[in-house]
Amino acid sequence: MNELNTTVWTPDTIAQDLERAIHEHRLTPGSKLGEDEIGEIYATSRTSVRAALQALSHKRLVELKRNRGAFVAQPSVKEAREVFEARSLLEPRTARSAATRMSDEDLARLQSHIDAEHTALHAGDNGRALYLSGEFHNEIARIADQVTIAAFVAELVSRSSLIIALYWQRRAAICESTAHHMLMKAFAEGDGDAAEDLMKSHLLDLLTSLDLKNKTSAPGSLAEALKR
Amino acid sequence: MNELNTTVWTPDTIAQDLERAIHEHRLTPGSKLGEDEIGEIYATSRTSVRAALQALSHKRLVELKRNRGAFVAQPSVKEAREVFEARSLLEPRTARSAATRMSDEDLARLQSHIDAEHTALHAGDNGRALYLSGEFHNEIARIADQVTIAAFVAELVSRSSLIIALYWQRRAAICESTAHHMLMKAFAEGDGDAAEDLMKSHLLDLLTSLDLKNKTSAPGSLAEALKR
DNA sequence: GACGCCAAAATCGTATACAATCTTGAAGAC
DNA sequence: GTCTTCAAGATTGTATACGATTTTGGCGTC
Repeated sequence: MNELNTTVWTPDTIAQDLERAIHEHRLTPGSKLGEDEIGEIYATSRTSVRAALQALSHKRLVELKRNRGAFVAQPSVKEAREVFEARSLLEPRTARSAATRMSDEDLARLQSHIDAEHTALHAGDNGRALYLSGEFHNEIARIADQVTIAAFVAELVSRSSLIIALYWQRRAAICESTAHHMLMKAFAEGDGDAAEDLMKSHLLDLLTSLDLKNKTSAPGSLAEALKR
Repeated sequence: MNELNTTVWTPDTIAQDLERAIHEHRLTPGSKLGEDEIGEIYATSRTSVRAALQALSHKRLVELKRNRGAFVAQPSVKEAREVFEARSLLEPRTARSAATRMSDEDLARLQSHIDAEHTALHAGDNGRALYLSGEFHNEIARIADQVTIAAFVAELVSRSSLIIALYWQRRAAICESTAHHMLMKAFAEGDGDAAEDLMKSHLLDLLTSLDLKNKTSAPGSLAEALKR
């Protein structure tokens, strides 16, 4: 139940709302997503809820177990490595391309993402900061004008959020690292080489900052997570 | 209605069957996929059919137009370029990785794909040959043991099949080019450098062999396409 | 004859109903 | 006391029903 103005809940908007909740860690890996329960929350039928859950399962954010229901996905260690492997193939080259096509408006929009992330972080809203940090990456793929790659990156970013929920060790600083600022500098200068290198090492940093041994998690209440 | 042994049609198997039909060009871009019509063909309810169509739309093989129905996707020229751009980021590096991990069984399985493709081609079954040619690419990603990347590649390969249906100019030789054979040699020798280079140029060849100006297509009958 | 309008038919979107499967918990045997 | 069994409850899978939107075809007007 985001959005103050009463949203009309269709399968698509329900999926978006759930995805946001997962991305912001209001829904944690392993949480059961009962169809009746969600249907009641959004005041809609199981039909629409099922469509939304199916969409999320295709993005690997939700795992559907036959006859047992839907659960927020719990990426394995192997999957975690694979996600960052895929990102390291896609994002650096895309960042290079973005750097050479970047307009002033694009730069401004990226900067506003960083600012909003900074604000959220200081307001103690780690979930939202993490979401905005992901949007920074998505925006770059969009600026590169690669719709197809952008869709893949968006999926990988969302899955990364699950991975962070499970394996992150330093609780405090999310992507507040200077990486995004340094990328901004490269973008402002239209320096494709630098952008590619910075993105590459940024992703490597992210991966190495994970503790791929210990899992942490604790599923809470659904209604609680989706309430605003 | 593939599979001689009577398959039990669930949303998943229906989606697989439709995907195969699209991949083999029995269903051409733009074909209308009416829910009632498909439901009748598979002797199931619209509920299951809708789930299958949704799955395919998430893979961009089917386009869902609200209140108007499902159609086999018709990738634009821009989308065609994007698909091969994405493939060129993912597959060469994956081929390199596969080359270094390749076992004898893997090699044999790849060879059997090539053989089957050759057979299909000489039997005049271009659709099946194209499908098997795609499976060659998918198999490489699987051998690299990259499930996540393999899923992306599989999607891109399927979409490539649509692109080929729309923009291919030389009707005869599909992927019968020597590219796959040369890749096999690199794999057999465990030569990662060669595998990466060969894959890169193979994908470039594919892209440049497209005629990204003229579209060709002609939707036929549904029941015809799915009959076997 | 061409265009526009309106009603009927067809098709999709959503809700509900029923069937199949799984989970839960209590009763009984050892 | 622990384990097994089985039945009741809960949850998902599929089918059907109904409402909303679009398409189609005919009629009338210009």
